[in-house]
Amino acid sequence: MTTRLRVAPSPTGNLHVGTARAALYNWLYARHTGGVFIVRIDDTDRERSTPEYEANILDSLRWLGLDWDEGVGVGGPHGDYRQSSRFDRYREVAESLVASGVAYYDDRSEEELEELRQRAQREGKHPAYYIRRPDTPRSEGAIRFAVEESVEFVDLVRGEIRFEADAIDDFVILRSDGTPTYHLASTVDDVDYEITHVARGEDLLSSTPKHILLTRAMGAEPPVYAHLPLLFGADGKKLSKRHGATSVTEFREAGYLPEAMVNYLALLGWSPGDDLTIFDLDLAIERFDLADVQRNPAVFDLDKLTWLNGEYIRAMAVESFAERVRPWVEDEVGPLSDDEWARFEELAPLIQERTKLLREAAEQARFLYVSEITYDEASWKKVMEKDGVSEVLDAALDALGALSDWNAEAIESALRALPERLGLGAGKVFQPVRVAVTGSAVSPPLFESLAALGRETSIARLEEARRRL
RNA sequence: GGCCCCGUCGUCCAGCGGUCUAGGACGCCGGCCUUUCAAGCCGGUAACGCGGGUUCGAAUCCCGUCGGGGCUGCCA
Repeated sequence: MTTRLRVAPSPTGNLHVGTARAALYNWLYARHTGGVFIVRIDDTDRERSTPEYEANILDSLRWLGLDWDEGVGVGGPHGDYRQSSRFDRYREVAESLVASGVAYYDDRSEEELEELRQRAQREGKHPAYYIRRPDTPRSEGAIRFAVEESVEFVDLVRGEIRFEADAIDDFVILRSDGTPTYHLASTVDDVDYEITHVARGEDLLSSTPKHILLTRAMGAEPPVYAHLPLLFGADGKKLSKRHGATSVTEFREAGYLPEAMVNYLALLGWSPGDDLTIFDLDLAIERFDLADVQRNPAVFDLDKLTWLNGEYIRAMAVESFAERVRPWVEDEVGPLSDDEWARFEELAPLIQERTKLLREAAEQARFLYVSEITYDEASWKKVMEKDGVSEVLDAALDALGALSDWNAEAIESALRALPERLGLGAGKVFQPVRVAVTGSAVSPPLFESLAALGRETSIARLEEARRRL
């Protein structure tokens, strides 16, 4: 039997990294087992779902390198794979469950239900204890599923799990306005699409008995469930907006690479063994198994992701690095001509070495293109507001002005002669030149930077800095 | 409150009864390199929550306890 797995995001926000990891694990397992990976959109919440979010989700999945065999955008035997176009089907299932007696109409008010919940709680019982089939049958309202049996199942990552019937509420499957709830829509789809494995966040573990009961009521065999550990923020709580970036898009815009992202996500709850930290998707596909997923929650560690990103950046061929960084640079300083871009390419290997995020590379290259240099305040204060700086700049101006060739080697030998001549340490000479030319005490290597910048601009900046002292 | 899940360095992962004086990675600290910042190299710091069992032997199995988390909606 071929495996069929899916990811079913709700288009009520951009793709969350937690959902991205769940998608990755489903995808890895599908690819590992030679099965089918499906992307479905769970948009039963008509209020909060938007086409923009849906587009962002699909786009982010593609960016991460997760392709799908069936689903939204690529088609397949089940329509457009959006729940919003299957409401008739869900209603039909709900009504047939009422007809067969396993579900019932319930027109009780919110207040009545709340009272029943509180009563149960006062008595130390499960909140759903008293929310059961009313004595006199109703013929309108929401449709609830009548829970009458305990549920036991084997979770692929957690092992045997059991829920007593008393601890499962008679849950609503069809709202009084005729729209399906998540439980219904998701379960009907999993049955109709013949999903064999459901790997999802642990937050859905307590809903699983409902899904199993529903599946059986439809006369189908439940899929294998695998509940993945949640992703936490540094405070040990479920990862959310207040922890900073949580959407794939935010990481993308900050300059993270999809390869690094996916590598890091894979590591959050799983490991390929052999103490391997850096690996590609092919290796992950080869070794991945849902049964090997970690049970305890993982804290999302931005430092480690950033380090990994740096590893990927440094591992790239310098040409690919330059190519991928160009949009960031142009975003920072505007469109560049080929000649202007050549200046970046000259420095590219040196910038690549000290870049962890593509965005940082753009910042390092900024001095090459701005017409008016801005000085980093702290750098200026630390380096330029010292005695003897004007003499240093004068000497540098002299030495550089006399150069016939303008290249890194010539610049280096001209400037290297200065510390001794001025009786100063190397740092005392090179740092003022650096700040004058790049605007910051932190920059790519000095001689190469001057070479790439060009004679005219370099000299002009030294003069400008000299005037400002 | 009820139900469910989880518990190895600060963090992620390895460990599936003996080879564990617990291994790798990030971070952190120190050193080397060095015109800055990185990178690189070398070294260091640091964990089996606790208590009982089972066993010749437990990080690994069982029970309890404590701690953390999730769910508890006509959201998903």
